[in-house]
Amino acid sequence: MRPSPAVPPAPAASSPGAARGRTRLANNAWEAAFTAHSTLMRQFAAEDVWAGLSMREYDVLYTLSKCDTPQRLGDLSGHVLLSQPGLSRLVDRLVERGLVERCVDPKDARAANLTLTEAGRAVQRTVGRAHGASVAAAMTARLTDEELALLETLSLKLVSDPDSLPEEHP
Amino acid sequence: MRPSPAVPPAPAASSPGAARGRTRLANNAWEAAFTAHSTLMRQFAAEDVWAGLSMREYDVLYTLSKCDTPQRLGDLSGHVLLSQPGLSRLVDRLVERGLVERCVDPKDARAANLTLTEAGRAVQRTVGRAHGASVAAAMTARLTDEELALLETLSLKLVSDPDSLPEEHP
DNA sequence: GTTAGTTACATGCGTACGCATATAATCGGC
DNA sequence: GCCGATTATATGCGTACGCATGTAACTAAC
Repeated sequence: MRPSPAVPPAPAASSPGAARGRTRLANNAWEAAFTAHSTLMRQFAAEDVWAGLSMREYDVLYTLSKCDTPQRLGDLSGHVLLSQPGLSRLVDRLVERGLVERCVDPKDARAANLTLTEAGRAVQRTVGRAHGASVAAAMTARLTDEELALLETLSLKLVSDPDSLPEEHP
Repeated sequence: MRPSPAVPPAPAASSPGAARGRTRLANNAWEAAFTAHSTLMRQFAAEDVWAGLSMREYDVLYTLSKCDTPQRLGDLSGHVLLSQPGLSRLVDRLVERGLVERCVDPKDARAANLTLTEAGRAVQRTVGRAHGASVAAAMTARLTDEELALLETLSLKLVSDPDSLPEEHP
C-alpha cells in the first residue's frame, strides 16, 4: 500500500511503448515491498520487547552498538529516518535515560561524539535479542533460506550507489 | 537499517545449532530490506511532487482511489501504518481540504463511508503520476525486470497469510 | 589577526501522533 | 422493547516531530 505506486491504468500512449510495462513492474514491486514493510513493522512494534523505547530510539542504540568508534549526530542521521533536529532531541532523551553519553571531541568542539553507556549497551543487547528473535520468526515462517538470501541481495542492490542515479537513456 | 536485526555475534551455544545461521540469514535480510525502505522513502519524500500532502495523506488518497465502493475508517486502518485516532484526524484534514467526503451510511449510522471528491481524485492522479515516475526511476535504475518481479514475489510471500503464524516446530 | 563563509548541533514554534478514554450506534439475549 | 456488550469513530492530553532559525566552532582569504 501507500506512498507507493499509484501509476493509474496508464493512458496507453506516449513513451517508447515498451517501457510502460517496466514502469508498472517497478511500481508493483515497490508497492509490495512497501506493504510488506508496513505489515512487519506493525507486527514488530506490537511485540512487547522494547523496554520503553520507541523503535527509532532502539534503532539509534543498535546503530551505536555496531560502531566501535564514537559517532557524531551527522553520522547517525544518515542511518535513521528522522530529521536532524528530531535526531538531536531523540539523543537528548537517550542521554537523560542514561543510555548514551555525549562527549566533547577535542578536535572539534562543536561536540556530539556519542557513545553507548554500559546501561545502554545492556539494553540494546536485551532488546536486540528479543527483537531479533521476532524478526527471525516472522521471516523464516514464510521464506526459505534461498529466498531470504535473495531478498537481502535484491535489497542491497536496490540502494547500491553506482555514482548516484544513472541516466535514463545513457 | 535499524529497528531491525540486532542479534549480536551470537553466543554460539544453545538451540538446534543449525538454526543459528537461519536466524542470522533472516535478520540480515530484514536489515537490508529495512535499509532499502528507509533510503527510498527519504528519496521519495524529498521529491517535490506531493502538492502539500504528507506521504501518509497521499497514501490514504491512493488507497481510496483504488476502491470503487466507499471505505470506512476501519478498512483504511489496515492499510496505513497509523493508529486509529491518527487516521481519524488525518481524514479530518483531508475533508477540510475538500479532498475527501464523509458520508453517512444509512445501514450503520456510526458513520464514516469515505469517498474521494473530484478534487481529491484529481490531486491523487497528479501526485500519483509524478510519484510513480520517481518510483520507477529509482527501481529500474538498479534492478532488472526479473529482479523487480522477484522482489514483488518475495514481498508478497513475506506477508502472505497462511492462517497467521505457523508454529516454530510443527 | 580579522572577518566572511561554512559546518555541526540546538531551540522555538506549530503540527501530528499515540494512548487512554469518551461518545454514539448496533447487536444479542431475555 | 429493554439493557449489557460490542463495534465504530471521536476527543483530551501529553509527547515527538519537522521546518525555520539560532548559536557556537571551525576554515580560509586577506
